[in-house]
Amino acid sequence: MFSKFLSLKREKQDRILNAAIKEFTQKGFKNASTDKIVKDANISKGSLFHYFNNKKDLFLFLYDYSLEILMDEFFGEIDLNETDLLARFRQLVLLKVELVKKYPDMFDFIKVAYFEESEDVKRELEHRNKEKIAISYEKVLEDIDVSKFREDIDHKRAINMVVWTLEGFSKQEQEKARHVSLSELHLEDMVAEMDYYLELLRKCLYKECS
Amino acid sequence: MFSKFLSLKREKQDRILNAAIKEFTQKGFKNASTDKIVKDANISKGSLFHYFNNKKDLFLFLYDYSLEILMDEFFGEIDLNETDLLARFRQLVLLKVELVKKYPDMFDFIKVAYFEESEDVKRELEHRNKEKIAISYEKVLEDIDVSKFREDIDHKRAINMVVWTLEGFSKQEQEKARHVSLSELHLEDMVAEMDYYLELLRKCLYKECS
Amino acid sequence: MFSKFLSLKREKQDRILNAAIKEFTQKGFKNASTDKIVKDANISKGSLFHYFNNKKDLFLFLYDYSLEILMDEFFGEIDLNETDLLARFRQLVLLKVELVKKYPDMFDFIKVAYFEESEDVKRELEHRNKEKIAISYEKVLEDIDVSKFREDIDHKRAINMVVWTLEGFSKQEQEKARHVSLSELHLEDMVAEMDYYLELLRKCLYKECS
Amino acid sequence: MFSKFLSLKREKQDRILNAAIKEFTQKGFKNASTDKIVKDANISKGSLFHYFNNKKDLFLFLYDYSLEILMDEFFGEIDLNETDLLARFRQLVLLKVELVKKYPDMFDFIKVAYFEESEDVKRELEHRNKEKIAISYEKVLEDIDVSKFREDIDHKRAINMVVWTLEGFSKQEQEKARHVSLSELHLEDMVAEMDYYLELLRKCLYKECS
DNA sequence: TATGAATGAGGATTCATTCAT
DNA sequence: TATGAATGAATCCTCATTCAT
Repeated sequence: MFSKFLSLKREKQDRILNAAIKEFTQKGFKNASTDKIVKDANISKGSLFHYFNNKKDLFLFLYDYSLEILMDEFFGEIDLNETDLLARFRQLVLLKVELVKKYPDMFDFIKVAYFEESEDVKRELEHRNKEKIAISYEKVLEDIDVSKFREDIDHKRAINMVVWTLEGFSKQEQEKARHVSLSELHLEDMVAEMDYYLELLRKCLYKECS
Repeated sequence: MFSKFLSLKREKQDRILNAAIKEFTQKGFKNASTDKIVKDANISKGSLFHYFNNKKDLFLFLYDYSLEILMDEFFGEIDLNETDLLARFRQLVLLKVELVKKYPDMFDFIKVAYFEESEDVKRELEHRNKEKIAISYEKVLEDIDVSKFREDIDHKRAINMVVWTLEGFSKQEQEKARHVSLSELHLEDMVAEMDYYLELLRKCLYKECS
Repeated sequence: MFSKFLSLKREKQDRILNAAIKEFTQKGFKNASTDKIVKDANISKGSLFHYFNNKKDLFLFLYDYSLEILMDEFFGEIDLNETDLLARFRQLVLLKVELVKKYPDMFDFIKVAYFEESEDVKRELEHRNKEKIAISYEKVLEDIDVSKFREDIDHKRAINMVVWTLEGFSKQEQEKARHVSLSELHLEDMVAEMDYYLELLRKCLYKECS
Repeated sequence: MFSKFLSLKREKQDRILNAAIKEFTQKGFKNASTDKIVKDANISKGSLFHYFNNKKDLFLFLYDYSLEILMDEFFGEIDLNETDLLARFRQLVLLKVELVKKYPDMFDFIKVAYFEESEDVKRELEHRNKEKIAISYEKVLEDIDVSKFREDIDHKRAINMVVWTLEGFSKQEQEKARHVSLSELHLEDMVAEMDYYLELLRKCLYKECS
């Protein structure tokens, strides 16, 4: 499966991946044109189908491929020795920022794929998502030191509040960054702002010892 | 613009709206079939294009129309006399639940439309969203009594935390409700759970007077 | 089903039928080009698929349509009052000659369709064939006066011999006629030759009363 | 011509022949996949075209090759010392049964090829058929003792009647055998039935001396 | 105004054949 | 001589849009 594609020269693989990811991201599954992809990748129509059988398989390959890269680089880098919830989440957000900078197209593609409505791919994606996401969430919350939380609140719900707050914050920052080139981005400001929220959460949810 | 459609009998208008919203929601913009719409609405192909010029205009009309209804019923019902942030947000969530029950298709449609990736429609939607959302947010936060917040935290960010927490909670509940029929839904449980989060937020963000 | 096609003007229907039958007969199912058909019929690509959904349905429609016409004109004309086997078969052969002259393309098409090897259509055709042929064979042999046969031979096998002899004769004549225009055909000669075979069969299989 | 193929090791030749005959028989000329053939034969795509130039030439080579083998084994085995027409035809039918058992694929292939409608191949096949068949028919009827026939009937036509009856009988038996494995076949029954027809023909066409 | 048949550019996919290695 | 990746013309089919009635 896909061995034909994987045995191509790296440079050609990249040309194809980039062209396909770009097209799918811009147009969605159904709307994306294989004609456009082969033209951009500078390969023949036949080759694309030689490598990937059909449009759907190409799409799903890109999804798996992207998710694997992103997850490897994400979860591979988590420092599990850090048992403080907020400190670990700080890590995660910074890690994510790095990844967005490194693979901007892939991130967009995964997002678009996630909301894909084409019946052809929808079902298959759901399967894949569930598995991957379940595994990853477990790891993120592994070995957290819950003794730091205030005793009058439920740990699970407190963690949810942290997750949702940081998700909201991330989305807000992404929205801000949307039409700004990478070079113009003031990361320090973003980090400072995030730290404010983390401090706020600490004040709210942790014992007042410190 | 659309005057031809608007001068139809109400019953016919509804038939068309329902058919189109259903189809777009199920299949997305590109994938939706105008054939299916006219068949469901029991009108001729020619009529659809007579009323709306083309598929894109139909889609955008539906978007504006749905958003207007939902917003009217949403923002029209907010009790601005309630100045307690958390109490007001409790209202809003319950209001939203009512709306989802009343217009399930419209809600889904707006959600799907929001993530629509077809280039034809994408750009236009972004414009509309910005405007509408900006207006609405202002109103939701109008006349909030910020004196209730702890003095050592920033109001704006505290409000964000409330918003994001409730958003996260809503999404979680929607996901749970996804494959459950309305009749099987245990609303009381959901409200009780929400109240737990509201209480948690109160503990965290409000002065400890009470 | 096919109502769209059947409500076209007769002249247009014929243009399409002729073009399609010609193409399928010359090239077989898989090899036949819908492009060629629409060009010959002078209609648009879309129309063909509007009328018939897809190539396979078009093919099967043509098959059913042709078989129905041919069978109607064939079995509708059989004189069941003629109870002499050989006399009735004489009728049938002459009837078939008339039909071949009247609908040369249809006859060829049915023959080609019968030997079609494309998996897509093969199965469906077998079904249809079995039914139609079973019904027709019964009718051809209805009310035959078997008392005319010699008493020392089995009726069923005698009838088979008649059928096979006339089939062989027909094929031989068709082969002869293959590259000859209709106008050059000497039908009288053919009929005379057939009568020789019928006389031969009479001598062989009937009681020698006469 | 084809010298490249013929100079391969026998085992490889057979692998290719079997794979190609199987594929053409199952799918017909146009439908057959050269990919399937090379995979089954375990050779490379390039080799196939190196040996046979193109698909058409491969098909025609297979046709000539198969016909030659079948004819050799068929006409080589005829006992020309048997001058009784019916006895000789009895031989032929039994010979054919043996051949069908020995080369089932080849027989099917020749039959399918005979009804091939692909224009590419049709014309060429017709040429070949005419020649081969003409030669063979002459040999089958060589040195037949026509003095055994009744004097009031024409020999040629009588012979035709025999040929057509046995052809019809063969087809009937083949149809019966279609979905039955060779091991389940009751050859004795078939031979007994054939003998009935031969006896019938003898009664009809021979002088009544015996 | 309403109809729905007709259009044809555009889409995914196939596959015999070529050619650099 | 042998390989199998690469090609691209050709194929079937879709569907928003038009237009004669």
